[in-house]
Amino acid sequence: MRISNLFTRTLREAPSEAETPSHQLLLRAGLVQQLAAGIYAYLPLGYRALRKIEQVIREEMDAAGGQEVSMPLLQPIELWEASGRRDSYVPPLLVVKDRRERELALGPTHEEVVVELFKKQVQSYRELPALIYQIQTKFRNELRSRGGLIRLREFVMKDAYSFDADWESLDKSYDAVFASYVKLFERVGVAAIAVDADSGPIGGKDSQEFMHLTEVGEDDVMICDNCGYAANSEKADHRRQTLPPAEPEDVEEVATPGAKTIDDVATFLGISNAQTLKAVFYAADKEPVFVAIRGDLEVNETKLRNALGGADVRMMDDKEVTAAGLVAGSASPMGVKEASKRPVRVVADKSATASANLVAGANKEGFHLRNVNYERDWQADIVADISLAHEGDACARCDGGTFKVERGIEIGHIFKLGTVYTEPLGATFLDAEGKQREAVMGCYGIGVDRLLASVIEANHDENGIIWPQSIAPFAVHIVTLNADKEGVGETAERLYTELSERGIDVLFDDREESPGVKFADADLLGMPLRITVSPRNLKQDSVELKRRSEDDSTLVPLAEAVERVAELVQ
RNA sequence: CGGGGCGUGGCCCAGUUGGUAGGGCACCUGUCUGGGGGACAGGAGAUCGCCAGUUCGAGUCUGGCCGCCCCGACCA
Repeated sequence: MRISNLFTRTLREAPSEAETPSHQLLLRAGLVQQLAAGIYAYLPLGYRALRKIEQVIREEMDAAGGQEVSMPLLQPIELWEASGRRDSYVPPLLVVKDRRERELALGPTHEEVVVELFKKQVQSYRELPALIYQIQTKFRNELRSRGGLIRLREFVMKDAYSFDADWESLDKSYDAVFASYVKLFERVGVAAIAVDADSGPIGGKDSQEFMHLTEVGEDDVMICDNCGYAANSEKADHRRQTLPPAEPEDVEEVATPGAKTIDDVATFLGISNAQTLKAVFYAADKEPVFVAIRGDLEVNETKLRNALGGADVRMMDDKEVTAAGLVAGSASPMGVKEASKRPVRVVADKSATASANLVAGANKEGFHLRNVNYERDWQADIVADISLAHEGDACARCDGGTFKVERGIEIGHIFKLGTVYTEPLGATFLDAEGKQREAVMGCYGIGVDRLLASVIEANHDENGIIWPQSIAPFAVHIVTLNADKEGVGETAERLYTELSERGIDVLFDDREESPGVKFADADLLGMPLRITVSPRNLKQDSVELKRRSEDDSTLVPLAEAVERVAELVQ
């Protein structure tokens, strides 16, 4: 490709909307162009890189036994009704109507559709396991797009689905995809770690995310400094500070005038936050839920949602609390069911049930209760781990480790779904005993645009992108200086032709620009190997080779140039 | 959706107490230059996000709307 023909222009300054390095470089190098929030067009160079990443993904998925298919973007809404996700999917589905007013969802994911394929194509355990995948556009009605390609409303996803006869077999399929992910992220030049994750609206049992750690990421990852356990902060299993065991003492009411917050109460009574019981009111699918957690901890809404069986969870505002007959700031799990005007469920964090003699609200303004104890004084409908992990918390998976927090971009996410889709959608096979059984499913996603952004986050310097060889839009960038002098232009043309004929992707800067402009663009565009053809070099019958990733360049004799370049880029 | 910020040639920005829009980069033509965004000369390109309103007069003031970015709740 000749730069003089390239349908792209580079920018000296990044557009003001771009803040993260990858976003700025994507725009400055002319890889993409924004059309609307979270919606981008790929320009020639960006699209080449994207396709190369896809190719690496294909190779690794194929190596793991995957078979590529292509499923429709338009999905009959009935499928979503059948799986029960039509209204519960977050973010809400983008739905279009055809001319007969029939509703079709723009696919945000393909569990429903792939199960339909399975139902027709597979009938026997002999045909299992099966791993199929596709790479194609997804649509999500995201609440907010972000960071250039990091979160999009229309994006390219590699989504894979496995079907197995039983859970043991699923574990193997899952591990195979896991291993292929490790390899492919390495091949495209992105360091990734696997972390325990919540399965979210996809559902299922085990789930892990692949995170590329970078400060521009949007997830908090907890990493234990001792045992290496890593988890998304919404999932992280932390050890709570334990209070010294104590014999329950008698409940005693104390006046706490003006004390509204946990800090107020603890300070007023001269105790630590950990000796108090915090009450938080949530609406779960519009039903009131009283959440009890120890005062030094915070509620993790993801864990809470899971404890409540996937309900839509949000905090109640003061008006709603009052309307329900509850007292914000002095709420107590003792007698809350009686005090409330509506039936209220009580959810307790393990911290609240394991600690003795806590200070809780008295369900009336200005008063609290001392020595409140679980079981004796109050009971919960659900007891679970619903507390949020923080930096510095003790790791629950080992002794003595503490969490540090890193930001990460979620570039992949894998799930052991089990039968959460095959059951409602009736995807069964016949086992060796001739019995109908539901297939055990796994699903595996990679955000391809997001991976491209991560590649750039991980491989750039102040001058521009430094493409890994594996996915560079072009392997070689030829720069001519003084193309009209001493055979420079002719030599460069010849190199361009010969390298291209060898199947090497060559970007040829044949413009009449000054050396500074050409070198700056070569650095910005970031192809792995630069060849400089100039009168100075030709005087020595040589051309200059420079790797983008290194500072030094070398002169190689013209006669050997093609051969040397071919060696370097293979 | 809540909070914050910003919309002026393709990109980055300036525009005073309201008086009819300017610079840099990029672009076109020419000359020179030629190893890190070079110089000179001459050009083209804007209904100042949109719609109302105030005013003799609005980029500037008022109201409404739209768009984009950032933080948060969600996700590949």
